[in-house]
Parts: sequence; C-alpha cells; structure tokens
Amino acid sequence: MARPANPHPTDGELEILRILWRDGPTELGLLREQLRDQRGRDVANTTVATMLKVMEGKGFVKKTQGSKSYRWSARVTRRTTSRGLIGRVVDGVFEGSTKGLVAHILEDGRFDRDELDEIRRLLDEAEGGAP
Amino acid sequence: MARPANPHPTDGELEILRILWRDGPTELGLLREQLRDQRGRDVANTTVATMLKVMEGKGFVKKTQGSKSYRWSARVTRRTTSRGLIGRVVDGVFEGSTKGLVAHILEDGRFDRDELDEIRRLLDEAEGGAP
DNA sequence: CTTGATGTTCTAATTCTTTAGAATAAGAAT
DNA sequence: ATTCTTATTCTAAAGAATTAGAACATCAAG
Repeated sequence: MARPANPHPTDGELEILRILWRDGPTELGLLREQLRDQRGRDVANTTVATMLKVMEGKGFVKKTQGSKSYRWSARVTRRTTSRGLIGRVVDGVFEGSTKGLVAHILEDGRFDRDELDEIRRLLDEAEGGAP
Repeated sequence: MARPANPHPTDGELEILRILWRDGPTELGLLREQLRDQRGRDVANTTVATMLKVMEGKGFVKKTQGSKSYRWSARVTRRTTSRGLIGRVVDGVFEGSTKGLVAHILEDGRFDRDELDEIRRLLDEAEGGAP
C-alpha cells in the first residue's frame, strides 16, 4: 500500500490556482510568467504544463480553446478551496473546533484597531444568520 | 531537480502529533492503538515506528528512555504548528491577509449565538493589546 | 516557404509519503 | 529456559509531487 491521493491542492498547485483566481482564464506563457514572478525564479514551460495536466486530472482546472492555444482556468472556487484547507487545519490541530481556530488567530494575529473593528462588524453580520 | 522539503507536518504526521499533544509522552503500543482508533482501521507497528523516525529527523518529535521502551513526545507545540499551517492557508488563498481568513471563517462557519458571544469576548481581549 | 517562438504531449529523474515485511532484541510469562 | 509479546531497526515497494528534456505541432514573421 502507498499514499492515497490528497483531495486538497498542494502548495505548488495553490500557486497556480492563486493566479487563475486573480487573472481568470490564462494561456500558458502568461501563467508561466506570473509563476516566475511569484516564485522569484524561473520555471520551465513544460513544468507548468505538467502541473496543469495533473491538476486537470484532479478537477482543479479546466482548459478551453483559445485563439491559438488553450486558456486554463480554475474549476474550483477560492471559497470551496479555502473551506477545505481550513477544515484540514481545524481537524488537524483544533480537534474539529472551528471556534478553537478563531480563538488562536485572534490571540495570535497582530491586528490593529481598524481591523478589529472590521472583524467585529463581520461578527455582527454573522449574528444575524445564527441559529 | 525534485521537490524541496516541506517544513509543515503532513496530514499523517498531524495524526500522530495530535495524539502526542493530547496524551503527552507515549510508548509505541499505545500510540498505535490511539492511531487505530482515530483512523478506524488497523495500522502496523512498524508503520508507526517508521513515521516516528521520519518525524524525529524533521524535528517534530523526540524520544526519551522509558521503563522498557522509548516514550515519544512532541517537540513542536500545537501553537507553533497551527501558526505555520494557518500561515500557509493565509498565503495560499488569502494573498497574505489574515483578516481575509477571519472574514471567510465568520461568513462561512456555522456558529451558534454562544460561540459568537465567546468570539466577541476574545475580540475584546485582543483589543486590549492592539496597537 | 523557411525560420523562430510558443504550446503540447510523452517520458523520466528525483525526492517525499505511506505503508509494512523481515530480522533482531529484550523483557514477560509459564 | 523456552516461548510469547512488544519494540526497534533495516529495507523496500509503490504512489504522489516537482521538475524538466526531447520531440513534434503550429502559428507568425520575414
């Protein structure tokens, strides 16, 4: 037996998704440039192509026919992806307690007053829909 | 070139750390039982031992001499580990914005009124130390 | 039409992750 | 003392992740 497939995108896959979420459908060349900028070092064309292939197999991205080459775009939203990743942290270190995670972030995060005020506003909004 | 080393524990490693954080220094047999319970399926003794060896090399756990066998314990705290994992999510999908993460959780999480009140209290405490 | 740039597919090397068997050691039980 | 259980180390299989070269296609430029 060996490792089962991980349902969450890896760090490398997230680098690509982040670009696609931000820029929308993107052709290979431009995607490669963005990735180079993000990493601060060059990356081979084929590397990006291979990653996209793998990610396509996982259902993370899809390709549509562009003018001369494919245009790659995210098939998963930022929302569902972050939901999954946060769930992993919650289960992994907070024993399933989302509140535990929030507590940690509030205790640990360096927020200034404006940010705290904004969080408080979000909290008020959440209160409206609470059971 | 191949993949670089990942500073964060894997999901499998987290399963072990979670037990060690909860139960403190633990011998192999008991650790194996806890892992079996957590997973709902059996695990080989050697599997656990190998994971511990790898994790020892990464600095995640350490062993001390017990009565007859080693006692394994976490060398990283829950706090630093969650800090790292949360940082990864923040950088990965929220473009470095911790506030973005909090916003997502509050919008998305199903909190009841009691929990929201508790979060509000935590927020008040954070306000005290804010710049 | 040849050449050059870019994209795509195929193949593959390397390392990490997960899993466990084989062999051995060492203490417990009878 | 021999057997049983448990722990440890060594070895390794097999899939996942990351990286890219080789080969070929294709479109644009000249």
